[in-house]
Amino acid sequence: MMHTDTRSALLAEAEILVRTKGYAAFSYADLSDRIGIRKASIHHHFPTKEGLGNALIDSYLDRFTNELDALSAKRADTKSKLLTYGDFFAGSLRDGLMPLCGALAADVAYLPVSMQQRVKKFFEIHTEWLEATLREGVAQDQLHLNSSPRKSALLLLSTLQGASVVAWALKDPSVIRPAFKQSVDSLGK
Amino acid sequence: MMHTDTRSALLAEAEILVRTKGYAAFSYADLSDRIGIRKASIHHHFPTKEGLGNALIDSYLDRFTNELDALSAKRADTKSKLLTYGDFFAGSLRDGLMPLCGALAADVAYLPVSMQQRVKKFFEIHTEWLEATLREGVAQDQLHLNSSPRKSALLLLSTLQGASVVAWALKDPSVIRPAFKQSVDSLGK
DNA sequence: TTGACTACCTACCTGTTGGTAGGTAAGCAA
DNA sequence: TTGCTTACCTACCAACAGGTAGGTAGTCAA
Repeated sequence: MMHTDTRSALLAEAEILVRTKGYAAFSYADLSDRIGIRKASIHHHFPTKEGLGNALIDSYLDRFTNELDALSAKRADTKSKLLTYGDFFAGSLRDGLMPLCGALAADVAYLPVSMQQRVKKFFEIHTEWLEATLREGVAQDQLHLNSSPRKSALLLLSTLQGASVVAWALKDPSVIRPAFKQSVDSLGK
Repeated sequence: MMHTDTRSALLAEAEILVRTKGYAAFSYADLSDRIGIRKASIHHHFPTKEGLGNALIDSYLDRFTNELDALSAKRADTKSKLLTYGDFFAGSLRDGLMPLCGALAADVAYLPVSMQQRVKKFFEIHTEWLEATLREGVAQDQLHLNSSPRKSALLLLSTLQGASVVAWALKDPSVIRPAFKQSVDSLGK
């Protein structure tokens, strides 16, 4: 049953392509080259590009939420949880990859609606995790916020997303960590 | 001499397309539809798409640096200068437009090298303006920084760029202002 | 042993891409 | 009047996009 193997290889490779070249700029032909399977055979696994795109986001979302859950479960103080969260971004950028939904967000007007919704959901999940983590930190008196947890969460997400874009354009991943650290430190207390 | 008219109409329309759909996802055919000129005639003004893309960035950069210069010249305190700077982004997003180089940065791996260099330069110009403005604020004792001017500048740019991406994906431009304000307030003092 | 199913293939389709060849009509300078 | 330039046009082109039709070889359950 090679099904799963090939399918996940396609997903993995497509993810890399989207995260480096963008969704609009990657094609079934690119995938075909890299996986060593004919273009038409890709349609056997993913009948449409939209379907592939959605499967891509779903799998990414799945992995990411798992990591977030694991991180939440850890017994660590809030700030170090946040910094670990930030390292997800810094790390992938150091590997030469944009965060998936950052890469997609730029082309969002070009994306099919089903994909737009997933991108939106992605950002909502992140905001909610950050907000919950911040609330917890406040409740445990590890943190004092200058602003609402919601606004602070959006600030952190924005900084991280933006630092990724800037780092990407400057081809200098080292931008991310200090920017995010400063942002975390600035939340209050 | 209609030359200038059509040419700048093309530039303006192309800019809108790039800032909404992305560089990879817009075509000469799109432009042809919107300007009411045949596809081939666009090649008369801009022989290649790369040339058009570069002219686009150059004109945007030109306008932006003019606005930055004007803003620098104003007699206003540093923080309000920074907030005005932030409103450039918030404003264009409210008009339904991504910041140009944010839109381009995502597809940067797909862009021709000449365009990549311009995107990079764009970010450098912004960082330099922010850094200079921050230094001035410190020198005039209007501001006290927790971090180096350079790092603080990168933080501000990142926040703004990222807030634009998040706002774009969530289709909610109101994200930007509070995030940036909080970021400015957090710089120190 | 048959028949359904999976994973791939070759061959092909239509629409679109950026780009070219070559022509036309108008303006303008000598 | 001639000749050059500008701004557009029609009519193409090859390459590539996503997608389809139909076939083959292997696996597996009844």
